Amino acid sequence: MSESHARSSQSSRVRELIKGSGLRCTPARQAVLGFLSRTGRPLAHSEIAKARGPAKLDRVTLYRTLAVLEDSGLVHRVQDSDGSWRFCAHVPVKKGCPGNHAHFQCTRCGEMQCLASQALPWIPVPDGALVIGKQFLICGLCPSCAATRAARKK
Amino acid sequence: MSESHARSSQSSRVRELIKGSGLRCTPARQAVLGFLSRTGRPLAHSEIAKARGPAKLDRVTLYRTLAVLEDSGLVHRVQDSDGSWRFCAHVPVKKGCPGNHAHFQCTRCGEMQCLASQALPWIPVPDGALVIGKQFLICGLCPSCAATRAARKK
DNA sequence: GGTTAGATGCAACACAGTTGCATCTAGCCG
DNA sequence: CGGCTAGATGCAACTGTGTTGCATCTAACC
Repeated sequence: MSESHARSSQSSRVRELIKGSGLRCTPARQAVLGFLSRTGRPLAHSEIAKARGPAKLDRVTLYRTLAVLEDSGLVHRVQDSDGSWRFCAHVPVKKGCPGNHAHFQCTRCGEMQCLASQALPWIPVPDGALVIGKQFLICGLCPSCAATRAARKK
Repeated sequence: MSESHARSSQSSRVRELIKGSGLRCTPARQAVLGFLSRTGRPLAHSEIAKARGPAKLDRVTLYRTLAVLEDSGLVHRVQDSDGSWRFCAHVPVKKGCPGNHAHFQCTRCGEMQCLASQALPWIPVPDGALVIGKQFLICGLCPSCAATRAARKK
């Protein structure tokens, strides 16, 4: 199976997902969902915008596209350690990021990944309170940045 | 013991804490640390600014004051559900917020509180990664907002 | 092809947070 | 007590994220 075939069959899957959610299948949505599912880790708005390269999407359109994909459950949103949002293609598109696990972000290179091996723990909340969502973010140095730092120290 | 006596003894404690951390004891620092420790829950920059009322502090000064207090360990910083920061007076000043517990934020009234009854769990990170910090935020309706909503539904 | 609800692009805005620089002052020393 | 100075404050201007309003375009339907 050639690369291009793999890519094109994936594109058609992306198209189906979008249509299956009752959304109009526009180039912007295909490109964004396709890119997110190919990458498989939570990406910042700016990373997605940059990655699009020459075929630029309007800033606002990208925000709105991500919001629509999130509303339809095709993508979910996690918080960055600096307060901005990152987006990750949801289960149907790509394994990982089922939405109930912690995320790890490297404070040096800024890259983020899912820690999907363990579900979020249960934490007692005040009596009468109603839990809607949880975010667990772990910050630190990723293996490659930690290795670089250790090597520099020697 | 009168209110004013309690308040003034607390002020002197705040002064001691600031000086004890090797910081210059300025009106801005006393006011901010005093307010945070009196309130006892994580407050947003805007809430602190608003609360200062007529004796306004410059926006930038408040940011810098909070940064200095955080550097000295007198205050710690937690993330809001909308991505902005909240600040909470640290252990020496007030019980609560020792910094290794989850926080609960009401999506309706925006108020945030510490869930100090349980420490943050251990989550496995990738081999070679180095953990520096963790944030666990639970969003939902606080007891009073949940009660209001339930009453409205009836 | 023609129609139209919904998607896109553009301009302008709101807000959090930061930086540079001029001015002021807490804490020290004489 | 009064003067000195590193460090604190205030102001202006800026960056980046995210939002809103409106005019234009187009995917999906007939």
